[in-house]
Amino acid sequence: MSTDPRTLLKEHKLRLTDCRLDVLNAFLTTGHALSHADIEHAMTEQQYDRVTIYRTLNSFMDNGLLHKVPVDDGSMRYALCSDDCDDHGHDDDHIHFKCVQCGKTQCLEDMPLPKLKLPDGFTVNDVNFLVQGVCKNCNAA
Amino acid sequence: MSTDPRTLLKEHKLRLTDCRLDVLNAFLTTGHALSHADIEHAMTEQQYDRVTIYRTLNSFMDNGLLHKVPVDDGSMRYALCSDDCDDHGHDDDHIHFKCVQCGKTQCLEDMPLPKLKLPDGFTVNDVNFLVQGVCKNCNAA
DNA sequence: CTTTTTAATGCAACTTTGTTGCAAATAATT
DNA sequence: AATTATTTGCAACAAAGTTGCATTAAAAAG
Repeated sequence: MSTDPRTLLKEHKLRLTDCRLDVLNAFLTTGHALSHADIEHAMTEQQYDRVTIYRTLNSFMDNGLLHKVPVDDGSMRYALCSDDCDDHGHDDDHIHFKCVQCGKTQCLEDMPLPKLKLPDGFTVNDVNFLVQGVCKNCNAA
Repeated sequence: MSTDPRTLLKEHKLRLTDCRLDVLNAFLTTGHALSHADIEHAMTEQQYDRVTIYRTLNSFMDNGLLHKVPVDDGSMRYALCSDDCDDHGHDDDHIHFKCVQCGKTQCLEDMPLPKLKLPDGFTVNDVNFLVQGVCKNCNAA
């Protein structure tokens, strides 16, 4: 996967706009998942309307650039997808870890989800494994 | 675990009030996890203030009767705890399944979470495994 | 490189979800 | 029956997210 925002946007059939480039850069530079508020605060180059940022996030999710991470404070985090995601669906089968100390949510990409067997009659579209605790950084401090 | 609301409330050191009894009954009679809005609509006996219901839910969570289930529409579901929960902490290590068709969220109590190994340096407080798809009922229909 | 088309932005307004402070009402205790 | 400790309802607020519409900007076409 490219790490150049312009290329990424083109690959996902999105128009190149200032807002999209800045938001995408925010995700590429910070390693962890971001909330809408995080993104607003990260916009140092230029300020954008709240609504524009929401719409940017939605367009990124529709086109396989981001996925949603529900956390238990009632708000959403958004995280960069890996290669496997496209506009047809997400394949983000990894663990999300939210640190209760620093509040940051990260994707543990290298920890594949354990295989999962549901009762008969259930079909799976999407899985979301959220673990809360203390992250490496905060444990070290 | 008792299934009598009065006993349950007493066991969890909560005062017996109309609202608490009605809310608890709603959980005991419907099998699945409820949102705040679900509960408001389920109050046929008597109406209660939005705030009162929120406070009821919070007191139930503080005292080990309910646990929160974050789902990806940005709102919370609440589900009855099993025996293992008390006012000192929750032990809801089971899968939550949200049906994309009927919208209902249920606890799959009999499906224990797969054992989970995190990278070094991470400590776990709480896990939450949300699976989305189509439930048995909807698949049968 | 200018025009046309198509999509994105900003603004205002609104909805839903959830919280806080305080006075009045109710449950448990004495 | 009176006292004490909690709960409730109300009003107000805050945060998260959506919708409609006019304006602006990006891509496509000429």
